[in-house]
Amino acid sequence: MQLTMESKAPKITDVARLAGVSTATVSRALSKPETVAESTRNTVLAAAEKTGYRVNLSARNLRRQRTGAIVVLVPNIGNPFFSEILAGIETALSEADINMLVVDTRQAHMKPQLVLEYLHATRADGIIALDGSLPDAILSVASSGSGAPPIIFACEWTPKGEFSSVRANNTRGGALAISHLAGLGHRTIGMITGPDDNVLTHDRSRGALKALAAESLVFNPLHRFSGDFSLDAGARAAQAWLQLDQRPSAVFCQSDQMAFGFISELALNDVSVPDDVSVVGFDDIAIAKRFIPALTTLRQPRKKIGMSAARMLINHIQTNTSPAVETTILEVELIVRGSTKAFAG
Amino acid sequence: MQLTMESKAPKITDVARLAGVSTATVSRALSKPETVAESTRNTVLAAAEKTGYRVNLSARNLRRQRTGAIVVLVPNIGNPFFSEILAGIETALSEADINMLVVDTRQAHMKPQLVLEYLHATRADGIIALDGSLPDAILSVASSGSGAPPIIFACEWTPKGEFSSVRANNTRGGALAISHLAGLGHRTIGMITGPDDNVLTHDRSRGALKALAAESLVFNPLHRFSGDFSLDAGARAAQAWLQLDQRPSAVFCQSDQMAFGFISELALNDVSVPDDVSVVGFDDIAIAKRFIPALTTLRQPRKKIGMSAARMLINHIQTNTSPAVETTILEVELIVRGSTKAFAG
DNA sequence: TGCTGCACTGCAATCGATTACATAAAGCTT
DNA sequence: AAGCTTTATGTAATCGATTGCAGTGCAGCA
Repeated sequence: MQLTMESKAPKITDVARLAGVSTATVSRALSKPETVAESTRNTVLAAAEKTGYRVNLSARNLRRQRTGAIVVLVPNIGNPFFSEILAGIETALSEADINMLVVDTRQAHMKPQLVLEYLHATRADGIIALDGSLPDAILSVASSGSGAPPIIFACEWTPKGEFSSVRANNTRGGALAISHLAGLGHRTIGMITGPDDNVLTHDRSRGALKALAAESLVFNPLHRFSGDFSLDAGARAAQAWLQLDQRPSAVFCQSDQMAFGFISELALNDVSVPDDVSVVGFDDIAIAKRFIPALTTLRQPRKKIGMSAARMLINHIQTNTSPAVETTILEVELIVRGSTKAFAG
Repeated sequence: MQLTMESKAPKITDVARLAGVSTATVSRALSKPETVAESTRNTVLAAAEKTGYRVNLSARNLRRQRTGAIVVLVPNIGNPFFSEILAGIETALSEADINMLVVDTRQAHMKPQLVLEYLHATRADGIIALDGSLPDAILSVASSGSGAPPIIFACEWTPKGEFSSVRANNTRGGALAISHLAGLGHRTIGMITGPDDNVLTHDRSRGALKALAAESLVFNPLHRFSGDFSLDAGARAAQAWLQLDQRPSAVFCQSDQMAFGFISELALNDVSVPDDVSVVGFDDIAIAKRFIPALTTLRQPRKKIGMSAARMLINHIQTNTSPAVETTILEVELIVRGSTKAFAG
């Protein structure tokens, strides 16, 4: 005569009892169905259904020595640029029944300790880093191999140490931006870059400079504005641009956000894009096609980058292969919109 | 004479052996330091340090009957609107040493099964839902109380069932938008809403209508465009607006994204904001102040919403209180920028 | 001195599922 | 029909940390 007020979550023994088999059989029926006779399997499945059984993940993970989760290190969750990459990662992970832990590394540079926690295998089965500038302390642990889970870089990467990565063809993107502008007749082209020590900055700039050379154009160092991919950086660059005696007739912004900041600040000073200056962005975030003017930019396959990185990681985890370093480079696409037009000088 | 190629991760017994104490003491020294004599504690800490010990979370969670993680149900991770809320949640969680699992509920409406998985206590210690329109199947499980972890709604909420929530004062926001426009002399004000069955739509509209009444203005149902908070919905509303014989001189868009879509589509048709029509948004996402024109909008304290929801949930979890329903409403702020100006009719 | 209480530590059960190994039954081979 | 596989299931050890309970030793007190 027992009132079951708060019936506890059913466990495997409950299912086993109801089905009249051992817990081993239940476990097998659920995770390796083909190893169990069909009739038994059906009995077990029915019992599991009836009790509402759900496997206890802590127990499973403890036994299997896995965590069932990977962590994604994001430089700044608040930045919409990353959200679609996260979406891609999540898509791939959910297929493999792996959870995604999201960690913001912004303060990580203050206290690497905090992030180091995640590098231990007890926290996560693997790591996807969207932040190429992790503290050295972290990288050295990650590459030491002793018990640290596999790590894969997406979008950004790090030149220090050998890690797998998935990224866009940034160099080609830089080149495409420049040849588009040059093709429109622009001879004086400026550039707003990311942080000077950033790998994306480096590759995009390299591609841009190569394309300038190919067009026999010279790049004036005064026309290089160094930013940090943010809206405000673009606005600051606009201020600098306004001060110039000789203004470039076109500017390649290494992120859409900087392009928006740039265009917006120019607009406040009655300089019009594209009439007075043409602007190319990079990323093709959602708002780009609705900005005024709509932004010519380089589309990065962000969702695909996320998915590829996740699949690569899942593969590492499941096969438990030693992390053979592989680099996947996905193509970018030039999207021409209203922010660029032929030079009318 | 053993070569330790791949020394396994140290466990509590290793620390105990090195420190010359029992595992119980190690455990206590690490998690309840005050219950252990100082000298012992130092020995243990030194041993832990030396071995590089990290607690195995699966084991701890199994024993403690917790998961150490909460899940956040996001309608669409790809939507930048949510990223700052996530950032707020993450901030609060990391203080409490709890992990954040992010799950996209987009397909959830197709297969509620998938999300139901997360409602079992073995997956997460609690849930924050940013999606007010979860399938009924999910809600009923959540409110059943039997073993389901506590759930808290943030931003959105659901009228079905009693759940705690943290949200902005949407009604007041709607009212502020209208009185701002009315104060500028606009007498014919249109509105682009979210989905018809959405709670945000409902509250913002209610506030707006109340304010219209207070200003003795009548609302023409033809001036109501129903959208879904997206850029494209705004653009579609613009098309509809263009078809009108009697165009409102001002439009209240219930999200910034829709405002951008609206303004952008109007611009393509040579209608200028704010010269031809004033526009107010809602949310104040980052790009709002850099749009052209800069957008007048209602700022939601997104980060604060995230933090509050997380703290509320942490409190539920740690005190293990029965989920007493509490609703926190945070104030919105009208940010006046360039997209609205006095009616010059 | 003998007793009580307190501070500290250890023993061992426990959380729930997985899986190596053992066993049993059935099928196959010659 | 004996022996050998193959298939299906059960037994029990195991993953690593936590914690209720019990024990030890020492201080305080009458």
